[in-house]
Amino acid sequence: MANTARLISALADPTRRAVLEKLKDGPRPVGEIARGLPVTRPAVSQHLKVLKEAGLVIDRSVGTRRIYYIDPKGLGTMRAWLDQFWDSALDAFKLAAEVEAEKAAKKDHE
Amino acid sequence: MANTARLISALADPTRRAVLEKLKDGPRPVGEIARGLPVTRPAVSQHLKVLKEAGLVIDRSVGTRRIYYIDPKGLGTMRAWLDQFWDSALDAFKLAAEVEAEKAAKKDHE
DNA sequence: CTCATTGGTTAGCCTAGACTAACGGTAAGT
DNA sequence: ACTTACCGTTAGTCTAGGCTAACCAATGAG
Repeated sequence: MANTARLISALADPTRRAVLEKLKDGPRPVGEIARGLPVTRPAVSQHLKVLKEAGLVIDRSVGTRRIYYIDPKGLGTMRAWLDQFWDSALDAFKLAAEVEAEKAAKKDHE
Repeated sequence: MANTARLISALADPTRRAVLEKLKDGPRPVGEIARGLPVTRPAVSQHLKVLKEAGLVIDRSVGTRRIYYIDPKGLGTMRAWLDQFWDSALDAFKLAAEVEAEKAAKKDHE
């Protein structure tokens, strides 16, 4: 998956996570998102562009305002990547633990 | 959860993900991890330090070598954070879709 | 004891990207 | 037409952090 990198780096920025945190409770216009955040509105606008390209948000124009939603698609692929990673890593961990146990057993009776 | 930020920023770097990808198949010493990567060994060592502080790897000294394992704990908390986020975001998305459907229905019979 | 191997650490350089200021563009109200 | 509100974009600055080179510490072999 190529855009996994884009997804993770999009989630890496604290301001961007704060934006998503606000959107978690429902759709919001840009101005309302920027209110309460320690950055200016253009900064929020740039972050929303990154989040959109990563597939984490969707936008919709209503009059002069632009409403942003969370896109479940992005979170889904992120979850899939993490799950795939988690499974094989856990297998490797168990295997390593078993190998260690065998080594310890061999050491015992010598 | 405070170290979620540290976890995500640790996963954000491509080199660090490549290191984890190598460790996914089993424990490796530092030199073997660095072999095949486009960076020098000290760079890998620095990345391993970050991954260790984030709770993503564990290390164990064997003679003059240092073996690195993947720590399932870090991946677990990462998964928990993502799940929590995913659930409430999906709820918000469904709610927004319903509101939109009601608006459309109202528009229909006027 | 000497030397080779394996790794962690530091200083310094350099690029990616987060931020603000200023501007332009569009929709609604008067 | 004029004004106000809301938003995206660009130029430019500045900091965080990734990289290498050089150095030091520890272990094992001879």
